[in-house]
Amino acid sequence: MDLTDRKKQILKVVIEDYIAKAEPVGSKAIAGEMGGSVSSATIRNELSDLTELGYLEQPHTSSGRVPSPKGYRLYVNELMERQRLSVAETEKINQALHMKMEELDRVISQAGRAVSNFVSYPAYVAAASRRKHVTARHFDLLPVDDRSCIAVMMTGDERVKSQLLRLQLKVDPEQVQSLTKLLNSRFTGVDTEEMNKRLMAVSEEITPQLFLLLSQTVSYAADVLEEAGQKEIYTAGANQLLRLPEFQDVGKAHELMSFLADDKENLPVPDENSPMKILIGPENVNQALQDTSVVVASYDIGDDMRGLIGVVGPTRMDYGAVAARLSGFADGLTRMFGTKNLPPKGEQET
Amino acid sequence: MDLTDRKKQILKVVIEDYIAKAEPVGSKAIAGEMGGSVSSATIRNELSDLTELGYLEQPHTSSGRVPSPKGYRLYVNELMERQRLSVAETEKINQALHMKMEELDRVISQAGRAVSNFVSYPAYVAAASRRKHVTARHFDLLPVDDRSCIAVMMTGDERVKSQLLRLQLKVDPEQVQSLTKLLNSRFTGVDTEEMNKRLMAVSEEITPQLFLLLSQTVSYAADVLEEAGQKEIYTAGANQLLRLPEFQDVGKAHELMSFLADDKENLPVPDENSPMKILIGPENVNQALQDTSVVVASYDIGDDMRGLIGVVGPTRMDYGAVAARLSGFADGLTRMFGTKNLPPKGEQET
DNA sequence: TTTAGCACTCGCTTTCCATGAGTGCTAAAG
DNA sequence: CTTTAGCACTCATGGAAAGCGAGTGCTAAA
Repeated sequence: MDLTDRKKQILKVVIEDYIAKAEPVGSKAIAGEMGGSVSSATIRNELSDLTELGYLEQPHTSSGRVPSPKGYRLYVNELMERQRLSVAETEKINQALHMKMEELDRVISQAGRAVSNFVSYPAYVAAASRRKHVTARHFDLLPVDDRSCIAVMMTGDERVKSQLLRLQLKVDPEQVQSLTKLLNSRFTGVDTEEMNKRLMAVSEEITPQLFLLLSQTVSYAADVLEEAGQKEIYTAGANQLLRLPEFQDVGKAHELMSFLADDKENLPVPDENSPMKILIGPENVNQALQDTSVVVASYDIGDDMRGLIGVVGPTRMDYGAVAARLSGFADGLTRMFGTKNLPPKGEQET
Repeated sequence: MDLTDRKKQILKVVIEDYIAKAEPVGSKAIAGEMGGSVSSATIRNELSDLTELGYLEQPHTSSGRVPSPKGYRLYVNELMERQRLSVAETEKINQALHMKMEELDRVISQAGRAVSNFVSYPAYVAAASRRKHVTARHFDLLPVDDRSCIAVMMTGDERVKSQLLRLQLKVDPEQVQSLTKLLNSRFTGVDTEEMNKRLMAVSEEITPQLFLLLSQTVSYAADVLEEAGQKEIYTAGANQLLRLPEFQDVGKAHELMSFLADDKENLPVPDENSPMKILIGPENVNQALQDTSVVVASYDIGDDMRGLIGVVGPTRMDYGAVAARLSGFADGLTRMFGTKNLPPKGEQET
C-alpha cells in the first residue's frame, strides 16, 4: 500500500508548511509551492485520498488539511531530509559544551539548558550508571579538627563524593588512619547489604568511638551508592512552550509544564541499542504527552555510564532540525566525556 | 492624614476579598461582609474617599474597587494580621526540610521546591558566603591509579570540594604525599592571586611532573574559590503562575516565567538587617516585576554563610500567609544549618 | 451622618450577519 | 484514466448591535 511519489511529495509539502505556519494548509497554497505544475483541483483529489488513508486530517469540513500522527510518522521515516548541521552550528554546540571541568550533574543540567536554547523547545537530560551494582572502590578519612572529619569515597563508576562528618567524641588522628585502612580492606567492592553485615562483624574489634565514626561513614557510603543507581532528571526551558500557538491555551500549557516539573521520571527514554528515538503524539503512552512529540537521544559518559538528552515539543515540531541538533549534542557530550581528553569522564566533586 | 478606623476596616475587607476572589469588589459585598451595620450607600461614600486618597483604584467608572499598591502597602504595614502557623503546619515545614545530609546546593534547591509547593507561588532560593575572601584551608591529594589522583580541598567556609585530576605522566605516590605537604604549607589561607604568585615561585624547586600536578590543583582551587564568592539562584514552581487569573494572558505569563528562568540574578534580595522584606508592585525596580509582589526572607547557614528564600506572586498575594510560611521556612533552615545538631552547616560533597 | 431611591455607566455575553478561504462534486478536456 | 475548470456549499472568524447586570454617583429625606 505504498503511496505514489506525488502523494508523498504533497504530504511533505503539507507537513513542512504546517510546521512553519501552524495553520491548516489548503490546496491552493500547495499548488503554489509545488511550482504550478499541477492545479489546485488535482491537489484536492490527492488530498482527499491522503485524508482517507489517514495521513492527513481535516479540522472541519472545509478548511485546509493538517498532518495526522500517521502522517508525521511517514514523514519522519521516509520523507524528512536528514539535516546536516552547518559547521558554524557544530562549532556553537561544542562551544556551549566547552565548560570548565565540573561536577557531572552540573555539566549535564547545563547541557540541558543549552539544548533547550538551541532548539527552542523544552529539553530534559539525565545520566545513569550502566552497572547494576555500584560498589565503593576507595575510602579516605581526613581529620579536619578534633570533632569532625571528611569522608571521601570513590565509587566503582569513578565518581568521587565527600561529606563532612561530625563526631560526638574526640578521635585520635592515628586511629582515624587505621580506620581508613580497615575501610579499604573490608568495605570496598561489596554491596550495601554486605557492608552492613561486615559493620556488625567488626563491632567488637574497635573502640566505641571509632565504631561510631565507622558506622557514620558506612551509612553515608550506602546513601551514595544507593543514589548512584537511580538517575536524576533535569528539565529546562519549559517556558519555551508559551511561545507556541498550540499552547496559547493556558490550561494545556499548565498541564504540560506541571508534567515537566513534577513527573519528569515518566519522560521517554531512548531504546537500548538505537541512538535516537522519536515519539509522535499518541505514540507516547503517557497521557500528558498525547498531543506532543518527543525526540530523545543517548550518549556515553566514559565506559560505565550512559546519559539521555531529549526534547519535548508540539507534534508539529521541526523533526529534522531537532534531530540533527540533538545528535550533535549527544555526540559532543560523548566526545567530551571520552577518555582521551583532559576533561575526563567521571570527574566530579562531592 | 490618618484614616478613620472604619475606612481602614473597609480597606481591609476590600483587600482580603480581592485577594480571595481576584475580582473588583463592590459596595454591596463589603456591606455584607461587615455584618450589615452600615448600608451599601455609606460604603460607597467611604470608597469614594479611599479612591481619592489613592488606596483604591477603579478599573473603570462603575465597577467595584481594586486595591492600589499604596493600599496593599498600608495593609501590609498596619492592617494585616500576622498569621501564626498552626502546629501542624510548622510540623509539615520541618518535615519538608528534614532531609538527609546532602550537598548544600541540593538542600536549598529542594527547600525552594518545598516553599513553592507550600505557598502555591513560584519561589527562589540562594546561598552565599558572608566572607569577602574565601581561602583554601586544607588540601589532600589521593592517588587513585598511576595516571590520576583526586584533589580534595576544604575551603575557609567549610565546604569540601573534590575533583579527579588526570596526569600526563606517572607520578610516584610518595612524591604526591610531599606535594600535599607543600600545598598545605604554602597555598592555604591566601587568595587566588597570591596562590598563582607562589606557584611561580616553587616552579624551580620540584620536578616538572609534580609541577604539572601542582598547577592543575592550584587552578582547580582557584575555580572553586572563585565560585564560592558568587551565589547561584534556584527558582522553582514557575508553573504555579498559570493557575492565577492574572496570568491567563499567555504573554504576561511568558514574560515573567522567562524572567524567573533567565534573569534570576535580578530578583530582590533581603536587606542586611531585617529578616524579611516585602516589595509590592511598582516598588520593584525591575520592569518584569512591576505587576507582581515579592516576599523575601534570609536565613543563616552556620556562621559564615547566609541564604535567601523568596516568593513571587501577583500583587494580590496573600501576604499574611506567605510571610508566615516564609519565615517558618527561614527559621527551619537556620535551625537545620545550626551547629548544634548532627546534620551540620557546611557539609557537602564535591 | 446615614440611608433609600434612582438614573446612568460600562464591561461582558450573546446574537446575527457578512466575509472569505477552502472544499467536494460534476462535467468537460486531454 | 487523469487533469482541470466551474460552481455551490460549508464553516470558522471578526465585527456590529443589543440586552444584561453589577455597581456607581448623586440627591433628598431621615
